[in-house]
Amino acid sequence: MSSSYSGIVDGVEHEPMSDEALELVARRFAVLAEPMRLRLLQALVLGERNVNALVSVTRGTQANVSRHLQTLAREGILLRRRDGMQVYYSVADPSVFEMCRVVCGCIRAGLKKSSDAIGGIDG
Amino acid sequence: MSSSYSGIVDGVEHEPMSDEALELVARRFAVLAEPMRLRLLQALVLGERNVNALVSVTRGTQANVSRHLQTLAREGILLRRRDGMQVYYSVADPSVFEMCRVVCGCIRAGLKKSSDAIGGIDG
DNA sequence: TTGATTTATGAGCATAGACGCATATGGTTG
DNA sequence: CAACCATATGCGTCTATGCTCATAAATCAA
Repeated sequence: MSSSYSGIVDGVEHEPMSDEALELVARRFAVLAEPMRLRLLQALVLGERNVNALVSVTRGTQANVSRHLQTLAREGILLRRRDGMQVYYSVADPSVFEMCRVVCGCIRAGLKKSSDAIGGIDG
Repeated sequence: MSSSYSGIVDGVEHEPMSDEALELVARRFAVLAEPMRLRLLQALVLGERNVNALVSVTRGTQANVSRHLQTLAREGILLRRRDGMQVYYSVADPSVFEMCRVVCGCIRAGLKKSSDAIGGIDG
């Protein structure tokens, strides 16, 4: 059982994670802690999209969308591919979806009263 | 395959999540996006602890630790139990550890160069 | 080259939140 | 009651960051 768990779970059973490791983990969580970035990830589930397409889908300004895409790419969550004038972004690490899945389940389990707000997730 | 996925993954295949849902998810990520709160969760893996014990373990000030515990409890991640003068906190939702596990794997997979910093996670 | 199109970025503003200090609140003991 | 201990919180400060506006940079077309 102990070998099937890793990260904080296993880490604390043996020794606490280093400060640098904790900051890396916190940083990764922080990247996903923005609705606009989650919206962008949503739009990229089906495949790569260029910036303009993402601007349209997310109803954001071009500047803001571009910045968030930079952030996601810098943190290794998105890949950037240039094709002519367009720049296409795609999800580099599908595990972000795994994380969203866990969070959604977590929220629905814990907050029955908010089930309406997230009912559209898989209902 | 589509029914085995939920949340953003499935949500975007059918229809995008609502703004309120996205904010809930982002909020949940934000709670985990603080090193001190991760440290507290680390300390709570083995079971409930009172505030003073958590202050000692995390090397933080009493005020700051108390505040972070409030945040974690308010967001439904921790439970609060009063016993005389002490207040004991415990993890209400073990899925936070699942999330940390995913993130740690995600980081190690994507950042070989930083493997030293998080090598202590399960190594 | 000039102009059009797509994306990136610098500057400034506004807000959120993390922290420390001091103090309040809740609970126990004498 | 007073004294004391454990925890919570009001307040001020500081930093981080999200957003907009304007503009720069990159690319293609004519």
